[in-house]
Amino acid sequence: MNKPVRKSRSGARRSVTIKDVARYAGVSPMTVSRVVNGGQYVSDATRQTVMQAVRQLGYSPNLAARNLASARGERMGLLYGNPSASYLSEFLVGALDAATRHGVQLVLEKCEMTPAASRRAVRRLVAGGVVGVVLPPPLCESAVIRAELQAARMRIVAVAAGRPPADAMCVSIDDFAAAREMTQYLLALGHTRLGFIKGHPNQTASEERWRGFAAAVEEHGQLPEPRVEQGFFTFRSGLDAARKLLAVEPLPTAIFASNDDMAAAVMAEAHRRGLEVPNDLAVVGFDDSLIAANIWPGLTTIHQPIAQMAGEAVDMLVAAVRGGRRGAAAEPVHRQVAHELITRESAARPRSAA
Amino acid sequence: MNKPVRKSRSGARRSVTIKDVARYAGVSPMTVSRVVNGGQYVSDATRQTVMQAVRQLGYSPNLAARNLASARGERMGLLYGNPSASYLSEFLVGALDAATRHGVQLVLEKCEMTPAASRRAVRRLVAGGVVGVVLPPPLCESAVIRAELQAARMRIVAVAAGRPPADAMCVSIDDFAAAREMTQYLLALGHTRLGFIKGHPNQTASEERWRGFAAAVEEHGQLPEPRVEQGFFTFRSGLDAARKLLAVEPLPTAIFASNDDMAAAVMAEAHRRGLEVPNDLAVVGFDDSLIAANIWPGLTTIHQPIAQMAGEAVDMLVAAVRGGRRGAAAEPVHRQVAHELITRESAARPRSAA
DNA sequence: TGGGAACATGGTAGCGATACCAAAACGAGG
DNA sequence: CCTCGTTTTGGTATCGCTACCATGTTCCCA
Repeated sequence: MNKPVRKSRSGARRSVTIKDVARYAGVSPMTVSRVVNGGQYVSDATRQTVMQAVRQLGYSPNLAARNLASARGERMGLLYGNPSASYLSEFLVGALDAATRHGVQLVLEKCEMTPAASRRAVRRLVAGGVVGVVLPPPLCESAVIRAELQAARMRIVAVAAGRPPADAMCVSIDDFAAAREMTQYLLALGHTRLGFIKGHPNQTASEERWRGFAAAVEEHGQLPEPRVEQGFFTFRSGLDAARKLLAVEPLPTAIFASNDDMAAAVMAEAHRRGLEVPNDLAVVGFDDSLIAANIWPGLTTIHQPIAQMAGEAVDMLVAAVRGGRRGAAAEPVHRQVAHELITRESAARPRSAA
Repeated sequence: MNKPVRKSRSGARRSVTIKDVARYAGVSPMTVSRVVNGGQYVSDATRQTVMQAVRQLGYSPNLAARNLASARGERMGLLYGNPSASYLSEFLVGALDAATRHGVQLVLEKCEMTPAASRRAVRRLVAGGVVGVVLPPPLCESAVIRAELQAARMRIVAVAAGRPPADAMCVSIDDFAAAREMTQYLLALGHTRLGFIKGHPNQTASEERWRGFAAAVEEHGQLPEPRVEQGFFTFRSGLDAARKLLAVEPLPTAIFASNDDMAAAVMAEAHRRGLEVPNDLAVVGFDDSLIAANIWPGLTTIHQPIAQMAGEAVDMLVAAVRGGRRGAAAEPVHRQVAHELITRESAARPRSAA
């Protein structure tokens, strides 16, 4: 009367389970579980042993089983409107990567910025069992959406909001410092007649960038008043702003647009008027979006580590959700990551200084 | 000695399970499972009853439990190189959406096109428990990668390969027909001196597009020989090709670039030479990538429903994996989706015809 | 030094679904 | 009428993991 041979249900090679790790490490599955989930009440020695075993065996927990057992619907939402567009790609890569790392599912939801649409989107998210949401720009600026999500008791991480909202976690770059740095770069090149195109007034990042620009100008002193136009982060609005900036003599020798799309528009308009970039006009942008490297001349701009930011946002969400279940709160509410000034060909010394 | 009250593990409201449905319909859970999964061997009467119960109770199967029980390690991989870049964004959205719909996890993996890199990427995928892979361009063209994946017994869906590879499933548009249509559009506008910029010679889509162009020219007849330059799908290569095309009189009145990035380069070069688009030179592209709408004038191009294609790819993968387990094969190996010609401002009647 | 807290670990019982097998119901052919 | 094959249904054993509780340990303080 022998027990039937353990028949693995599918012919496939079974993957390594928590039991394998436990056996290998000489502890119980429970202990392994605790180590893997960062639980407390595990001695350092045991933790080391188990982690070693995990690495040795290449163990990765089975998501399905984990979700089933813990009944945590650990799904994270990503609510996107239409961010600067090329943004989304990198953002998704970063977010998905982090999600995979943590073994949580990422649920995408598109959402217009009207109250009705956001209500609907949030409802869909809730129905999908989502417990936390990443909010890329420009959605992260909408107090309505944040309130809606809060009402559904979701954790929220806003990404790249210029100023961190009080009611959500946030990961961003220092827009102020970055814009200041870029402006200083232009000034160092010898430009004096500057033009600036503001971003969408609804987004706090716009204001931060503007403040950064103004601060640099102020610090430098002895400059003619810069000329400023309002933009809305779209190519079209950049074109309009550029037309105004380039309609009045004396022309600026450098224009700082609050994002790359608008900067590209400035370049297009400059070309149309027979101005040569960068010699007749320096143009710089912000974001280092795809378009920046794909136009000629390449756009000098500020690089945001978008994928990294998205990843960190998911990290924060997971930490908050998991931490929140057990007592361990202590979540950092706001994380700032480093930006980088990318110099390409669109900015050079002004002719007058050459 | 009463049994302790059934304590639902989390305070959350439990959702309706297969048991609830079974009880409600007066059958066993097994039967419900069979009905829900479209199994055979269920009488019509029972099926009706169960479906009614399902609808009545608003039952939706728990994905985690299902995955666990059926031991389908249902993770799908998405192996990406650097596709035309803005491609990725939409692609990811479509793929993720489908993945969520099917309750499978999507694992991203980046991969250069060298044999060593692809080997490493495939190994990581296998380690991650991936059983099927979506291959967006340009990776889908690499026989090396496909072989590597095949060796790991993965299901593969190539997306947007010009010609479907024999060794993988495939979803794409009809590049030939699309290019032909675009060319016919230019001819109908009255253009006669045409220029064409080929795509990367490694990609079968390039050849299909070229063939479509040539076919339309041939069909029209009575045209001066079109001028053709080799490109590589990059902005830079487009710039080089444009320079050559615009260096020799008589200039073409219309240039068809095999993708948008190259078309954008043509426009940049045209502007540099003081040619006005579209009046002096019509420019059209292919892909409808983000750049197409974000340059001025907007680019007339061929729209590919990228998100849809990515979604269908995941659908096919899931079907193949699930179908493969039970006997039901009958997988369609190649699916073709509709493209669309998007007219913007970059193409108009030639001056000579005005 | 005993009692109680905090720490460390293991055992057991499911989570909700499906795979697999057994059993019942049914019809057809000998 | 009985046997055999097919259709229809139900029972049982997991799937891999974690919640919950029980059992030790350790160590601090009254």
